[in-house]
Amino acid sequence: MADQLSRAFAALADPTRRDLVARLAVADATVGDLAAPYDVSLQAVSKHLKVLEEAGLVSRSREAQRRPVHLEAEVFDLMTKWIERYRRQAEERFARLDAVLDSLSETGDPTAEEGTAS
Amino acid sequence: MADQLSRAFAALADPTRRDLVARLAVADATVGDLAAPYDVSLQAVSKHLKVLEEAGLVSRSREAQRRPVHLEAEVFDLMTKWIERYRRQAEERFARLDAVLDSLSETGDPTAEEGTAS
DNA sequence: CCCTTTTTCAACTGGATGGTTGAACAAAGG
DNA sequence: CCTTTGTTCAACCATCCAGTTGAAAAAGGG
Repeated sequence: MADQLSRAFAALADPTRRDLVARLAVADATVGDLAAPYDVSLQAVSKHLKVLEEAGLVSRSREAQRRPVHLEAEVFDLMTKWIERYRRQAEERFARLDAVLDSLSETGDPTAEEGTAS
Repeated sequence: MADQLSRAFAALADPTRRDLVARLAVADATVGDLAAPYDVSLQAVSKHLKVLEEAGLVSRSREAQRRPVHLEAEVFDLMTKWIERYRRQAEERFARLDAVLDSLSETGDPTAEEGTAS
């Protein structure tokens, strides 16, 4: 799973990680702070943050012993752009309501151009 | 992984499934059509479509022996709304941070000249 | 220097996932 | 009927992933 988009989607597929993102949107926080509300070990949360970091969704700095976690907006943009592109395409096709289904079984024509099928 | 958002993000974490979505945005297609370009088995593609279907991203109808696959826009909306909510929140916070950095005087010490005030 | 706090690393475990092959089911069509 | 076409089911395998516990590293503070 090399590419960033795959890592980002996979990172947000976990409810705990989405919750971490939601809380980081409010304020930066340390690993300990973030782990407190959950009933899993601190190490587990540290792993979740590593996944988010490798996806480029968060970054970490250093401040004494602490490692404050900060949300990075850029990759979120990547994701919405990807999703919106195809959602829009699908909706436009839905709006046209052309006779795509007719062309599927015969003539092998990949691009049906029936305009006024109704 | 019960909830829809988790299933949707997980579904799009796979490059093959994202490619399927991209192609389905152009036109509905059958499993066989969709499987053709890849060098994996048709059963593997069928499994991918099942994942997309259980995430609510596609639906399938019946047409003779074929099962045309159709993209559903609704869950894509759910995803973008989730992402955009926190991205916006994070960006607003970032904008406020800039404002704070402009007026550096803060927290007790009025002669705050620590740091590289370049 | 030890000691404390905060975080990460290492090794292990159970369960999900993506892939395979082979058989079965569903719906025409000879 | 039996065959052909399109799709799914079942069983299996390798790998990945989220969780655990225990030890170690990093950075200050007494």
